[in-house]
Amino acid sequence: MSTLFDLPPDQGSHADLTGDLNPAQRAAVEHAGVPLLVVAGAGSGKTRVLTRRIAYLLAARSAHPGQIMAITFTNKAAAEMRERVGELVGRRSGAMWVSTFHSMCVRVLRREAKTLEMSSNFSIYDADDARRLLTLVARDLDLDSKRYQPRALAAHISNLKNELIDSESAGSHATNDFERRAAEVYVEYQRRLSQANAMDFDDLIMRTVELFQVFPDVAEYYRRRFRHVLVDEYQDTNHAQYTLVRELVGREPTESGVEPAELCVVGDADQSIYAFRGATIRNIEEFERDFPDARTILLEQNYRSTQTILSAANAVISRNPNRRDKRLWTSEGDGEKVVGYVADNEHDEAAFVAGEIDELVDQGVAKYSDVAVFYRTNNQSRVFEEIFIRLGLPYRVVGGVRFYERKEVRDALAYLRVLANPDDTVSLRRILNVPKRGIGDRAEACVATHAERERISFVSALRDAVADKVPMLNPRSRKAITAFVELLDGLYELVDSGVEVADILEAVLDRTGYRAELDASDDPQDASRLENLDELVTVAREFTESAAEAAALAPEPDADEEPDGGVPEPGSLPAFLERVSLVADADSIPESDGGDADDDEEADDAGVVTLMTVHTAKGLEYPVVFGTGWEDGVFPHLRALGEPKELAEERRLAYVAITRARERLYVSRALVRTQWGQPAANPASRFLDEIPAELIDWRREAPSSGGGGSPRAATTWGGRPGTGSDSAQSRIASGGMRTTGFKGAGNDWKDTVALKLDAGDRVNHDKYGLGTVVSTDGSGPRATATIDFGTAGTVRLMLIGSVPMVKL
DNA sequence: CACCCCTGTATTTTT
DNA sequence: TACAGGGGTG
Repeated sequence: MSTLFDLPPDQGSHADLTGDLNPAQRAAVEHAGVPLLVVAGAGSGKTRVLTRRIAYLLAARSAHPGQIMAITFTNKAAAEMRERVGELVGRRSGAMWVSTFHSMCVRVLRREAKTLEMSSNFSIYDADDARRLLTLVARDLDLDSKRYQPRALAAHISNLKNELIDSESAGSHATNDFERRAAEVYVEYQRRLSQANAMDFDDLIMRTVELFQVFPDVAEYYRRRFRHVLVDEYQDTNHAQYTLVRELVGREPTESGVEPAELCVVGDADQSIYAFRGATIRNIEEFERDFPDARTILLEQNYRSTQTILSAANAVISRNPNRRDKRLWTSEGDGEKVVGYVADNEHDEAAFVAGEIDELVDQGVAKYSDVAVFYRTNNQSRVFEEIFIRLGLPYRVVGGVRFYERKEVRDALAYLRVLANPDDTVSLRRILNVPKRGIGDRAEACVATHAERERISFVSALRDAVADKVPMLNPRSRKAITAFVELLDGLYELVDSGVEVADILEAVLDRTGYRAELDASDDPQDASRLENLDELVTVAREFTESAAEAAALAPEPDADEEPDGGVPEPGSLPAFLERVSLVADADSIPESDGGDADDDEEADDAGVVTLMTVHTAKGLEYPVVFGTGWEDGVFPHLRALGEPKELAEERRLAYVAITRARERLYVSRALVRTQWGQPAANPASRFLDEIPAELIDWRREAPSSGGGGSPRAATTWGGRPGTGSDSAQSRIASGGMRTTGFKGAGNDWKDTVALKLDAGDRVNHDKYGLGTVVSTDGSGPRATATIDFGTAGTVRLMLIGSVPMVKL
């Protein structure tokens, strides 16, 4: 396939790049010069504009790929952009920097580590590591762990860093007792980070800003190099990221005459849903003030949804105060009405959703992969999982406890991090006694005190312990520590011998006894932990392989591309660690668009239904969307009800939820919902009332208020006469699910058969107990078994993912 | 030092 | 309901 870039650059128009765009899109692609803000409503072709713009810069404006920096928030977005630009311009896209804010900063910081007088192999601490370190610090400062919870301290310090307030000046910004003590914690926290040769996520941004501000020549180097800076999801930038962009681009020519780079930011204030993480909508709202000569282009034409869906979205979002008006429209027609449903409780709601999906698939209206179910908080996924399992609907939950946040995965990675950076004290202390090897709190404290007193690193203190130079340490602990140090030394030798990452990992799991311990356990959760570790080994294996492949077919390094000093060797242990620290596993979201080439297997019921929070859904789209739990106190969340600002953010969240839908949108709520064990009656979400009544077709409404009071117990499937068997099935399902306790329904369904069963097999299920397999059906991801659990009933279960059941 | 039981607590979470 | 962290005991 020939790429558009092969077109002769100066033959008049570049119609291939702009011909199929609407006028606003084309203007955004062709704009040159002053800073550009593209206000891109949901589904308005934002990624298209960005990628075309990059291709256009190369083709029509003779930019060099090496001059382009495109910044996103997620690796997934970065990968997608790189791929789509690659389709347009070919291999030359390799010379561009297309990355997330964080990995871009890591790349810069590793290159410039010397300037900042630090080592380029620094560890990257995520939220969990940061909290661990804060726990240690707070304990050392004798702070009351109730009043000064690591969580709260972490949040506060993170906010300070997002505002570019460093530890020295934090004290003067403190307005109350908590903040004053937190400022002290901050100082010590930074000291310990630097001692551990580590940075947290916020440091990556802040230190890069600092680098640019303190060393103008460094800033100038990057400005000279990157003449075009593009930022995606600009509404989600925080103050530090905004400043970073500004420093990168520059406001006026440098002394040696480097002009500011050309800036293009794309975003949608209405989709700003990360204020709680420090994102400030101000950045997009005030863009024209920050860059006075800026131009703004609005993209309002939507290519995703029906007009009905857009009208619902417009109606809801327009209730937000102080908002720049923007109305999405489509030329594609009204489509179906929004379907509403008022359920008696969350089980009924889930039954409705499941029944509806079943029917849509039966009728050939949609396939499973066309459908997404959204909820406000992760714990709401459970009722859906329960009923989907019972009905045999294939599904997958995205989010929740993510792969790299699982304890066993983090333990394993902590070993690798210690191997890559022995000063990484947080990781070292994490694994010190994992698996249990007789080094308890007492011994750890002795070593820590010794390290502190002698001003040496924790590893050195451990070695002192081996040499019996640590006071107060009992011989038993000393012996345990000696064994541990020897274990580490063995692993260091392995690393030095240049063995590949996966093999190091295997050695860690074997030599520490970690795997053996899990193997020996009969806890079913430990079995899934083992699987996760195997998965991690596979990830490492593939990492090395793909690095080798990339090296094999790498193009000649660009002439004006300097080698990246300090950047880890591809495929190496540090490179692997960098990858896993800066990657979330959002890539696991299944493709939903039926238009793609490799989709022609079973047409009707292919794929799986996707379940996720609304936050996770941002940026995705599905033909059929179920928005669930639309109740005041749930969505909008209870904690937002009294706060206008938070309520506005919840409304944006509702807007995001609605605009994910292409053809069909369902909204539902439950009259009563069990939260934290207690049933609570919640009123309808105010957002439901904000959708114009004529757009909604209510399948079932609330019992007329006034008398009555208590909600009816029986579910009446209003408006759907003649589908009695369907509702009966659903009623059984919801009725039988009252007692919960289903555990281990993992979040990462792998489409593998976890259990091979045949009729007659005996099984033990976590919830239903002992049973006999009556029959089996289907294969692969859709394998199910009908099992007689005696008094617990006969149930059809899916066999994919982590089935909470063992074969006897 | 390890284990067990108790209690308190409970959004969303791109990196 | 579920989990993590604290405190007590073996």
